[in-house]
Amino acid sequence: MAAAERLYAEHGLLAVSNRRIGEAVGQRNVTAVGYHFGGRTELVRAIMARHGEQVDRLRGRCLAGGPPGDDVRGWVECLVRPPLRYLASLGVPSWSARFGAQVMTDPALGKLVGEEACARPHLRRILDGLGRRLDHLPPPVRESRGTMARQLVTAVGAEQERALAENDPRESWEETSQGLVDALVGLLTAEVTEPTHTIRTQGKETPDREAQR
Amino acid sequence: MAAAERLYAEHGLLAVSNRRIGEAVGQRNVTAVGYHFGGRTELVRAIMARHGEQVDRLRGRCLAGGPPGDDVRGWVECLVRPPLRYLASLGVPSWSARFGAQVMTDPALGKLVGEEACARPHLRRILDGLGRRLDHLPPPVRESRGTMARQLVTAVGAEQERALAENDPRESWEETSQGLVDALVGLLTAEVTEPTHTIRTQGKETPDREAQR
DNA sequence: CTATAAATCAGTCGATTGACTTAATTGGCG
DNA sequence: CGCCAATTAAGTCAATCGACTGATTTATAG
Repeated sequence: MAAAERLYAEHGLLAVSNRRIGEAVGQRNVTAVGYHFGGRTELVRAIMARHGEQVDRLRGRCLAGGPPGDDVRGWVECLVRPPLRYLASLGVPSWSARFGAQVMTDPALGKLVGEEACARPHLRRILDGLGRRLDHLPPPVRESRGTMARQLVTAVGAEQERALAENDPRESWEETSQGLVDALVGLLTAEVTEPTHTIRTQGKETPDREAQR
Repeated sequence: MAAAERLYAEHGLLAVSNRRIGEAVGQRNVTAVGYHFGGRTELVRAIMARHGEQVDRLRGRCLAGGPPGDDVRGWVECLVRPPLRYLASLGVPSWSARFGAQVMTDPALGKLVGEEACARPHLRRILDGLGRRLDHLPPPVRESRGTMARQLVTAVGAEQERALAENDPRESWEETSQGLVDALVGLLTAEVTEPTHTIRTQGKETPDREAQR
């Protein structure tokens, strides 16, 4: 699973066959993936399930010391810190985040894995608690911002992982977490513009009536 | 190119071969992709380049009526509305956004396409203008939030496209744009927490010293 | 109408892939 | 020690892949 994850992250899901994974772990035989997992799909699911389990365990610890208070930030921290801390614990280089980002965007794998990931108990508690702090938002806006937050956590994690792997002297994981929490708090608590005002776009000209080449 | 994009979006870059693309457009022969583009990489680049050009044209129109004022929202609208309006103009169903999201996460294609996309002149102007409205932010934070914004635009576009294609009665493109602008304004203008305060995490317990199973 | 270029068709080639079968090896347990 | 199940090795198989070739059709310009 580690070898598969690494190859996937390095060369893309597209370019890695089951055989190369078997060869990468030193087995002359090529049936390894098929034998142990059944196929590519099940392998990907197994990898993601393992990570999901570990991260949810960290979420549990994050909630254990009493749930966050009434403010949004506390809940956002419970949402952001466990996965990023998990990634940090993997050392450098790691490949999980970049692998996960690829899986998310694949139409087949994304649906499969996404549902399992959202079923994690502690994650549900956090999303639930966070949602209650945001019940002043219209439901579609709340839902939309929720998916934005999920996307950002994985995207930022993948980007930071890539930066570290390429020895880019960027931020630390701690700084990344901090920055992401700040950004998500801003995103989630942003004011909602009523959908009727299409005219009030500052000093610009008519905002409509132009598209399709 | 349209057929390739559709197949990629539906089944994933992983599952679509050059042959299937040739067959999908009714050609008995399978050399179409190879003949016209050279290979998969060049095909992807061609598709993305076409979209990038169209979107940048819309950006140009968005900037033509005089650049936005001093506020962040005007610049964010210039960043968000052109790509989403372009997607809206493609009708339902469309596949560009989901295809683009996949390309972005692939290690090889993402680097290739990302650089070309960032080189669009009008996009550079917008990012430049937006950056000037945010010069109170520490450079790493500004840069980080910039990539978050880019990620969100494509992710939200892909999600909306998917919802429409599956006939999910969600929002309209206009509402999506509005919501994304609101969220991005909140994200970009969020307060920055100084990186030293690791203790002040509301009512939670010690925020460190737990990870790695 | 024709010359030229572009595009499509038809078929082949070697390489690769995943699925499969069968034998050898390993390690745990009584 | 010997048995047994799990794993690995070794090799086969049909299917598919991308690249290549050459003939034919189509589009375009003069």
